[in-house]
Amino acid sequence: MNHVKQAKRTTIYDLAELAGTSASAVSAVLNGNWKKRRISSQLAEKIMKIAEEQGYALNMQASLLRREKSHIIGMIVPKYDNRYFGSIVELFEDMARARGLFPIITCTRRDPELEIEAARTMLSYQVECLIATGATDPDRITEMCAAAGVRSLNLDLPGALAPSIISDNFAGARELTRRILVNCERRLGKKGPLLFIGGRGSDHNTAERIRGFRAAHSDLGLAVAEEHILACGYAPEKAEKALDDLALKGDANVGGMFVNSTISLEGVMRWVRRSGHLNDDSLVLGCFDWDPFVSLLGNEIEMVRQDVPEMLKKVFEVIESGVSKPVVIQVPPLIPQM
Amino acid sequence: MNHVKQAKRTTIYDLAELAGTSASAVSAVLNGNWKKRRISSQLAEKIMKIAEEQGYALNMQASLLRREKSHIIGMIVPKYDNRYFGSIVELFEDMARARGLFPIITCTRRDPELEIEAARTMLSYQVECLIATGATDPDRITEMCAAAGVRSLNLDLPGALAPSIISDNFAGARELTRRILVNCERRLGKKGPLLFIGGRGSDHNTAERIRGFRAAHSDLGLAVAEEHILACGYAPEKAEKALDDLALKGDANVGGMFVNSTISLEGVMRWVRRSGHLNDDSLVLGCFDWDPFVSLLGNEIEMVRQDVPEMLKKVFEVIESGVSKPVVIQVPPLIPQM
DNA sequence: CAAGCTTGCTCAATCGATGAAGCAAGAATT
DNA sequence: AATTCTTGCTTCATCGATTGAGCAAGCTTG
Repeated sequence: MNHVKQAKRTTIYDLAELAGTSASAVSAVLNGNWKKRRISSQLAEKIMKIAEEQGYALNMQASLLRREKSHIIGMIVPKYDNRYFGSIVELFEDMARARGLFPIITCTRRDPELEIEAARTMLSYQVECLIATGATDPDRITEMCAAAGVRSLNLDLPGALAPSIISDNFAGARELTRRILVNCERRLGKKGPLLFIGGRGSDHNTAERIRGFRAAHSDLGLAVAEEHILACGYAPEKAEKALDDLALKGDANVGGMFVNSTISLEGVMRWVRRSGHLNDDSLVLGCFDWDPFVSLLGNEIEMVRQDVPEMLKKVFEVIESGVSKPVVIQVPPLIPQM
Repeated sequence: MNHVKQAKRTTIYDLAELAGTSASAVSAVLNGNWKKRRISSQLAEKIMKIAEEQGYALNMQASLLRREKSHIIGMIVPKYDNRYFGSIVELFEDMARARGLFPIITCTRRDPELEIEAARTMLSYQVECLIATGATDPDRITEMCAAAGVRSLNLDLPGALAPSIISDNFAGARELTRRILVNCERRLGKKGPLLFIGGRGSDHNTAERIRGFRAAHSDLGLAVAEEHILACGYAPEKAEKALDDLALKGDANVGGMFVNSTISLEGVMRWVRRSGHLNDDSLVLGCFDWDPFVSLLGNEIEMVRQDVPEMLKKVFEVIESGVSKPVVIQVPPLIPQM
């Protein structure tokens, strides 16, 4: 490798000069189709050796400008602060690379403005496909992509204009609620009442989970009080405050809680600690999402773990099949044996 | 926005034709320096209107090919499975964007091969600067970057060839160890013995933390048994197995543990549960790294939280100052009041 | 030995955006 | 009226890699 400080980066023209050949021969050798272009293996080896020596790195911008396909696949993701999105990103990168694609990922912090901005930037980078994960306004992104002739896909939260791969939130929430109720019965001798806490009432997943929460109640002939549905947002502080407010109203007669994300669970646990519920098992918890430490918290918190590998498998299946109709594919979440 | 399915994406030439002007006028208007190029505001407005209507998105590859600077900043990161790296990535993206840079991040799963591969790809994308976070072989990456005339920087783990921003692992570990020993005294009536578990003996951070661990012991006139230093790797299973092996050797007389990451703590906690140490407070724990749920675990686990905002602030200071000498900047971690 | 084929290359146009240089028309100055 | 200045554009080369077309030299074949 050449350790001389160089102002300009090495190009195929530099290599061509060094090898006493043409840039097109160098290009053919370095991008691998030199056999097709009938370059002798002697010249090929010579060029590859020189490229190695010079520490040559392809100028992707020039290459992509000329080529028809970019092989770039984009993903926008709301946050990196939980295992769910963390594993989505990690596995997505892996699967993309395994398919010869270059993944670019950007985090939009649940900010609709930033989502649009990020999508536009991804389009500028000529992504072949954009996956909008947990987007607040997925259809807007789909429209932007469609205008640029780029396919898009929704993950985690569905949209009306592009294929969506989401968890089966209804079934997952119904089963989780059933388990919380069973645990209530077992540990407290009564079925609830339960609180639903966390998430945005306006997002599809939260709405479906609330529907599952209600269905599990009605399966057992139980009623759900409206004031026990607290779609207060995802942030820990919001969950904590919602519980404080509820306690102020004197409505502290709660047997268990359905917590709608690990992030909200942080706030719930903080509130639980403050209000002294710690180890007395007087509060039965369930969480829609998984975190390794939560299972160690000691309150026997039930968790529903979204099936990220399966979801991403579907994502790539949809991409590879070329489907762009707005179907919704629901993936059953993983629920551990009771 | 134009919703007609288009085979080709709109270019400045298309816009120029529609506006009855030249491509360079369109370019000047859209990249904002039309005043400098003396384009009339009438034409500018007309062009911007048409661009909007057509849903035009810049071809970044073409733009970058022509421009001298890419404004792309790259980061490689080992994992997304913990809060430390998650917050690094999230904040890095934010700070990069605030500086008009486009961040591209890729996860290399602590795989040295993948690190090199990722670095090469980033160079192909013409990054102006590459930040190697927690890299197993940072110097190799620095060499590659230097050969391409690209600056690089190490974060979390130091290298010998580029500026490094890392936590003050020695001081953090010394204080954490001191606290674990104090808690041992208070809760068990004896100072240890402590176990050090997790991390790689070969990495700088682990070595420094072991040094801090030893220093805190010697501060109190205590000895550390060699067999109580278990740098068994980061994965939870490895920590779990290391503890099993130790127990098999009959060496279960341990008062507390210094756990060298939240990831290792997962394994430790699993082992603790299995071996029945759960709520009896007979094991005093401390963890070098922070996780919100760990503070809720109930075993009064001490944590050292690395100061990510300060570290990234230093990262950008170094970048902006143009320093490329291999200095090591140590950032004190945050340790909550006792 | 002429005509055709194969091998191993080179030439030159191209991708889309950029910006230095240039040019025409009108305004201002002498 | 002649000259210079200003305004508001356009033209064209360029960035580096790619690829269809082309070409020369050697090899076959009838």
